[in-house]
Amino acid sequence: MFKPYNPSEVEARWQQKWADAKIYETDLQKAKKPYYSLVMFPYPSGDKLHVGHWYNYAPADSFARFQKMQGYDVFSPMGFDAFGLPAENYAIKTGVHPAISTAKNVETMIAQLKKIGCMYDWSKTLSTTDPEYYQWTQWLFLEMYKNTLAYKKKGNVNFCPSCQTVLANEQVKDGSCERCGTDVVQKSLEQWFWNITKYSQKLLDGLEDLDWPNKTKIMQQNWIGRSEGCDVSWNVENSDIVLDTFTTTVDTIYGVTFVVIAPDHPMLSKLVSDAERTTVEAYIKQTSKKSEFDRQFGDKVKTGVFSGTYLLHPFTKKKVPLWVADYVLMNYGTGVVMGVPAHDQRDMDFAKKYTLPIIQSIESTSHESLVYDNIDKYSVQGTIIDSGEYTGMKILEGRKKIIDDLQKRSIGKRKILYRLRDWLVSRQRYWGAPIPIVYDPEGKPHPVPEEHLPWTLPTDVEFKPTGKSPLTESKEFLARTENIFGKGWTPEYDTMDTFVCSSFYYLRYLMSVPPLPSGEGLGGREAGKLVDPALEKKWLPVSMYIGGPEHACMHLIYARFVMMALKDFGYVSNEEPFKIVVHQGLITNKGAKMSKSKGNVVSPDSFVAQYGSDVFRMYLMFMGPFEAGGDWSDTGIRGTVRFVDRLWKALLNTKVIQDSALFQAALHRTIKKVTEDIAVLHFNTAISSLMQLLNLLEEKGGCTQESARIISCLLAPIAPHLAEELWLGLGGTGFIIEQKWPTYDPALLVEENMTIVIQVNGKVRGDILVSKDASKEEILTLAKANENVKKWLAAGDMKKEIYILGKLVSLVV
RNA sequence: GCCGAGGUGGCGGAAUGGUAGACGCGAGGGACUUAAAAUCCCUUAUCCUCUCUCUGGAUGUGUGGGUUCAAUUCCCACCCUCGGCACCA
Repeated sequence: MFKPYNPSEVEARWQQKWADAKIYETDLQKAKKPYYSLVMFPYPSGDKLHVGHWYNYAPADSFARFQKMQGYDVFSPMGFDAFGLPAENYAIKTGVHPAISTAKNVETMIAQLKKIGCMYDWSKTLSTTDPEYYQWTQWLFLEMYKNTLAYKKKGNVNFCPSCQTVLANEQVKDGSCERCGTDVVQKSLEQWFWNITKYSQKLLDGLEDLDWPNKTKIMQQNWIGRSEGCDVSWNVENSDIVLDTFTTTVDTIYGVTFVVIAPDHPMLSKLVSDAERTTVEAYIKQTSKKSEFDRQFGDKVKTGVFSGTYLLHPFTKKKVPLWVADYVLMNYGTGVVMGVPAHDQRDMDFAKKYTLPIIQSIESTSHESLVYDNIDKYSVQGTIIDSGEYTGMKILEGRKKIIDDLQKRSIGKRKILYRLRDWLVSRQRYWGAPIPIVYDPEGKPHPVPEEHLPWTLPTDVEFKPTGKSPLTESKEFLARTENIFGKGWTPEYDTMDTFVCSSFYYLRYLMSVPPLPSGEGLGGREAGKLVDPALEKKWLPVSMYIGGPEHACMHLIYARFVMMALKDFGYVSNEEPFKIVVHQGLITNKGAKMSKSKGNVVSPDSFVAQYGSDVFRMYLMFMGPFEAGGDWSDTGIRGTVRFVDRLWKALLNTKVIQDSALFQAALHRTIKKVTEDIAVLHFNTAISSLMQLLNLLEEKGGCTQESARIISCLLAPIAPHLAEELWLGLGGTGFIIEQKWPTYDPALLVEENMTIVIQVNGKVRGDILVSKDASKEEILTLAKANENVKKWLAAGDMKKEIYILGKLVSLVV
């Protein structure tokens, strides 16, 4: 008797069976062919899992399952990035302590995640808020401190007035806070930094060997922003002050007609002439009021004032005026720039506005352009002109010679500059790992000794953001510090950026961790080290890391830096954490990003309840290419529902018949196609080829049981529950996910007969069916005999006859 | 401004030099049903031709050129959309 497919019953049953048999728990020590499949772990918010989570996790799981069936020992963990603003903001709103709400959210989320039916190893889950975890976050800080990669410095930093905390450079997007969108302001504060810039070159070089999306590598490259150039020293007239300018195009130095200094340059007040002092001071005041946002998006019209001072050109000894202008940034290069209006657009704009001279020093193709509009196209093929002894040299040759001469005279040197800034890791927020530093009564910082880790986050705190770190309110925290270190000692009140927590979690998964509130986890913890070096060596780098592209210049750069630092400290053997990175696309609704404020969030729950996880995840995969994302549609899911119902019926409720040669060929083509497609994450076309096979199977009225089992195996990565149930129904033993992936027989791929298309003068005029062994001559004769083709051939004499093996004949008359 | 990705039916998409539109959604028609849903069958790029049956032809992958027997695919120029960076010297 035929029983229709009942997803909710079937899926719940298999999820239970998998859990009971512990088939997804990986023995990290014993594994022979390790495959580390990782997705970016979520933060546990009070909201339900949304379509975006599913779109990330389900295909990633399908890929992991595919690898498992290929014979790998797949490790696929899941955890929670639970510190941070969402939980803290929720706590502020409701008054519930974040520890309580987070624990609750983690539990809810685990239940939801389990409904997807992913092959997660829940025995090795973790949460970054667990003291057992964050002691390692703190340990990492101490290691950085010990190795002088963590330091405290006062300076201008990004501050979000709404989140009431400082932010790292990477966390400012379009001049506003990455979290809440508020305009970021600059504040002068003393903060903790990690010296990521020390690794600039290494981070750049390492990119080359990574199998990452090209755009992500380019984004990191641009973020690191390497520029090769040199410093040039300028003597100030009637003074012994020397100003350095950085330039990448020193070959244009004879075109310098002015030099510009940033308004916040520390030497500026000493450089301004008395006559210009009032004007300059007014200008400095005016520009300092500009917010970061205005500086970036306000009118790009350049403003500036003359300082009244002149510099002496290092080659011509001519007087060059020093101007003050805010288009020169203090935090890049030397804060002083040589102005070459003829060959730099910004300098050109500035020179035109303040009628400064424009001197050409590189050969131009259209001279007018210099005077009226834009600068001439600067290309390294150009020739240097009007530049003393360098006249006539090609740009690159002249550039080298000029730097050499400057170095000889000790008034310049080669220099490589990076745009990357050190990572600001301290935050004036409550819900984070406390920075393990204490201050002695003189205010000098000392690391908290390791035996006091975890340096626990105090609980006697109101978590309202005031701009002051919430931990300052804790009586317990101060008392604890004085108890351990002595009277007058104070703790560091700032907590760490959550990106610190997520910079090493992929290592920590390898160590089993204590139970989560739900009782998950094995309960044992490898104490004493962040990661077992043998396991690290065996499992890292992560084989496949899937997550959003928004992390290109945040998490993905921090994690690489931390891994490199850990290697240098001697704790790990790998330099790079992630061998392959893939970004899933974005699922939109009616073309717009889903967001609560827009009210267009699609909840997976009702679809999953109605159709089951398999249908839902398969539909997401069928929508389009995984890396492209797509627009949500309610109706399209019907097609996947029909596919599942028809397949169920076709494999279990149709008579067993011998396969025709045609069907065998189709089956083996499908094995080939599905294998190749899943291997490159083209789930949409893998599914479509299974649909095609099903269409043929229905037409034929059945297949052998062996073929039915092969089809179930092909389905196992993408619809895991359904595939298990089919396998069981087809008399398979064991779990289908533990079966070997089907292989195809190349000999069976070719059909007996093939269709050859005939083109006349490039247009299709007919086709013929020939045996696969037909010779070229036979085929050409047959082609020319085709009725419709004859009509077109009559138009003229044959000029060319082309035969493409097994595909087409092209005739030209 | 710079860097990157992309532009194909009513819609999601397939095809990376060889039959454009696989597969699916939607739509139209039919079968089943008292009826509806579900299911099944047929049609479905546009236009002309044929529509009793068989057809045959023109146009068509953002725009304009080019290479080729053959171009969605390769080359040149341009337009548009999306993502990232942005006064970085």
